[in-house]
This record gives sequence, structure tokens and C-alpha cells, in this order.
Amino acid sequence: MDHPEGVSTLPDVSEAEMPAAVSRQERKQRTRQALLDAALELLADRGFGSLSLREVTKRAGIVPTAFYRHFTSMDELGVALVEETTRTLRGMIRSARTEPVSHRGRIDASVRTLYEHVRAHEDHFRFVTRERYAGTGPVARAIGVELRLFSSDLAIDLARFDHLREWPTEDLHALADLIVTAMLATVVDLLDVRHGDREADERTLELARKRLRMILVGVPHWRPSA
Amino acid sequence: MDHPEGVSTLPDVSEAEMPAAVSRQERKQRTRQALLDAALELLADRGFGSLSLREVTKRAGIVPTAFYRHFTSMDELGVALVEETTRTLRGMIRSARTEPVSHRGRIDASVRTLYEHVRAHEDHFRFVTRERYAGTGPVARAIGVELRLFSSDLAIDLARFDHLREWPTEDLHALADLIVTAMLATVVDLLDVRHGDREADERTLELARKRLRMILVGVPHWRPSA
DNA sequence: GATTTGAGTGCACATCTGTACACTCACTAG
DNA sequence: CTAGTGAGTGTACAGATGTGCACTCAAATC
Repeated sequence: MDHPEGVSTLPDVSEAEMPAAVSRQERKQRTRQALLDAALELLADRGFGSLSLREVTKRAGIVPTAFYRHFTSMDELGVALVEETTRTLRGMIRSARTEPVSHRGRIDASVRTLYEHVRAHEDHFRFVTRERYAGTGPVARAIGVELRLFSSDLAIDLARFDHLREWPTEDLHALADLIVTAMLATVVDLLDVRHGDREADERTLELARKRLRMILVGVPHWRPSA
Repeated sequence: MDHPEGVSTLPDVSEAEMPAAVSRQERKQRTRQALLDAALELLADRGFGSLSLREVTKRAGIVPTAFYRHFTSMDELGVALVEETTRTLRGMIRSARTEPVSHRGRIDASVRTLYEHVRAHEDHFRFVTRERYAGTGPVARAIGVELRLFSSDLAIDLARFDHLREWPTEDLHALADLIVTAMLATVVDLLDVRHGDREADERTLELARKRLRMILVGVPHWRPSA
């Protein structure tokens, strides 16, 4: 009697929306995803630290207390966000590995791959670049771990190249870090370009290529652990 | 009659503190500085976005509403913090310019200078590296401007060198950005080292030098605007 | 000495925060 | 068909937030 009406349990998508999956698990998965999406959207112009549980649930279309059915805390939500982003990054690596290797055009291809993935998942890339240094919380830590893995992967790939065969791993890692850092700087640049400005896009990509060339032009002249 | 007692107007430093300046302006300046200091301390482990006016005033030892005598908003406080940090950076440049230029040891000297300034002003450096990408607010924008100025200054300095005399400014700026980015990465590394770990410090500095060498070893072999 | 000024105070308020609690009721399992 | 489960609901509350208001009272000005 206390809840006269409006007790519809579900956000009332009714029809005209998704197939309205029947399974209970799938329903849960779906709101979980709604929470992640909501958070990501809110993070478009603010930091994760200044993000409230209530905001996220409101945007996701559920009541605040229901949040705890999916995460025990906002930090846990944040880490889940990092994991989601991780999949995007792994997808990018996979793309980069299966590519026309025209030797000279390797830089161009890599930059192109980065560009397309950034544009396809702007939210994710904004999230990592923003939160990477954003604090001491579990989120920043998770991102740190992920980027280090990413860099190590790149180091292994680099080890297969002519000049780099006999470099000590230490130097390889330093080079890989340099490259990753340059790429992340490019990501930030790309996210600053307002949508649809093809010209600015191209200028940014040219700068990205220049950066990589500058780093790599020295490789043949590096004497390891000098 | 409403304020029986405890209306002491000032934080009651009484004596045994600073000379307790008499001037009214100086008093004001002093609490303003207290606000800046308080904010900087609170920012040690959190982002500027998740920083409340009340917290800052509490730590500074004044009542919340008194905040507005000094800044119209938190953002304004943040920009003032950037300006303060700017002075630290300019001081570092000045140090770097008046130094024993042993040609080969230039990298070592620069890294050393960076190290000392970071250790002397950890709060400031943590602030810039944290907030650089932290959002769309006035703070991040102010930091962006400042770092670009910093990078341009470096580009001008670089232009005086042998191999770089005839580089187009575009390439010079790209190189300067590369160096600044590497330096900022080193700052982050340094701030991650727990206090007093001399060994980790030295390892970080060695990595910093390696990074710079890797970037610069290619300089003589770069063909401008290729 | 009398007056003005302004950095600081306390109180008040509406809003937002996280979370405890008891609830419903569609799905699932028996 | 019945019973149990659990993702969702509304209510409630204590605490924190930004800011308006009227205030004090030492320093600055006259």
C-alpha cells in the first residue's frame, strides 16, 4: 500500500529497445554495462575522483542503492572500467600485428592503427590518459600495471628487429617506454581536436610520425649500455 | 550578545609563531598563502577536482565563508596554484642555464638540476603532473599554456646548438616536446620513489639520462622536414 | 579621537552525498 | 504449482557541501 504505483522494477524499456533479453543473468549484465557506460560518459569532462555513486546510478537509470548489486564501491567500478579499456588496447595491438609490413611504412601504419582505435573508442582513451596520473587510488594503480604490460609487450616485439637483436633488455624497455609515452601524447592531442576537423587530425598524425621518426632515427647509432 | 566569546578573529597564532606582521595587507597575504599551502597539501594524494572549499579553509584555519575574501571560486585558487608552480619552473630554467657546460655532461647536469628542483618542491611537481590531463577546467588549461611556453623556451635554447642551427622551427618544437615529455615522465618516476631511497633515486636518474641520450643520439642523423 | 573599512566570524539553509533498511515481484529451481 | 532468490524499489538519515546573511573589531584613514 506504500508503493501505490511506479513500482516497475525495470527502467521500463518495454519494447522498441533491445530484444529485452529474458535471462536474469543477462538482465544483470545489462545494467552492469549501463553503469559502466554511464560512468564513462560522465568522465568525458571530469575526473574519476569527482564522480559520485548517485550520479552514475541516476544516469544508468537505477536507484542508488541498487549499485551495490554490481560493485562494492566506486573504486571497484573504476577498476572494471580499466579492464574494459584493456580489451580495447589489446584489440589495438592485435590490429597492429596483423598488418602490411612495408618496412619503411611501419611507422605510418602504427600511427594509423592508433588513430583509428582512438577515434573508435574515444571514451576509453580519454579515461586512461586522464586517470593515469590522477591519484593514488586503485584505478591509477590498475592503469599503471596495464601500461607497463603494454610497454613490455612492445619491447618483446622490438627485440625481433635488426638493430635491436643484441640490445640489453633494459635498453629495450627504455625505448619501448619512450615510444609508448610518445603514443600517449598523441592520444591526448587527438582527443583535443574538435570533432570533424580533418585537417587538424592530419596535422596531429604528421606530428606523431615525426616524433616516432625522431626517436627511431637514433637507434642504429645507439651503443647499448654505454 | 550572540557571540559570547571565542570571537578571536585570527587563528590565534599569538606569539611563538612568525613575527606576527602588523600590516593588514600582509595579514591578508598570509592567509591567502595559507590557503594555497593547505590546498597543495591536500592535493598530495587526491585530484584537484575532488577538493572541497570547506576542506581547504578548515586546514588553513579559517571559516569557509572567509574563502571568498581571497578567491571567487576554487578554480581561481587552482589557477593561482599554477602560477605559484610556474615560479618554481622558471627558477629551474634559470638554474639550468647558469651551469658548468661540459658539453658531454650537459645531460647529466640537466637531469641533476631537475632532480634537485623536484625534491625541493615535490608538491608543485606533483600538482602539475597530476592535473595536466585531469580535465577541462581552467586549471588544466593554465597548465597546458605554461608547459607550452616552457617547451618553446627550450626550443629557443636548442636552436643555439651545432647540429640544430638550420632545423626548421617545427622540428625544433617537436624535439623540445619530446624532451619535456621525457622529463615529465622522470618527474612522475621520482615522485613514486618513497622518501630516502637513495638507490631508487639513482636508478631513476640513470633511466632519465638514458632516455635523453636515446632521444639525442639521433639528432646528428636527422634530415629536417624529411 | 572619531569614522570607515574589510578580513574574519557564526548561523542558516537547501542540496547532495553514501548507505542502512524493509520492501516487491519476475525469474528460477524444486 | 510452490518456494526461494535476488535485482530492483522507496524511505530515511546523518554528514558534507557551497553560499547568503548579519555580525565584529583591529587596522587604516581622516
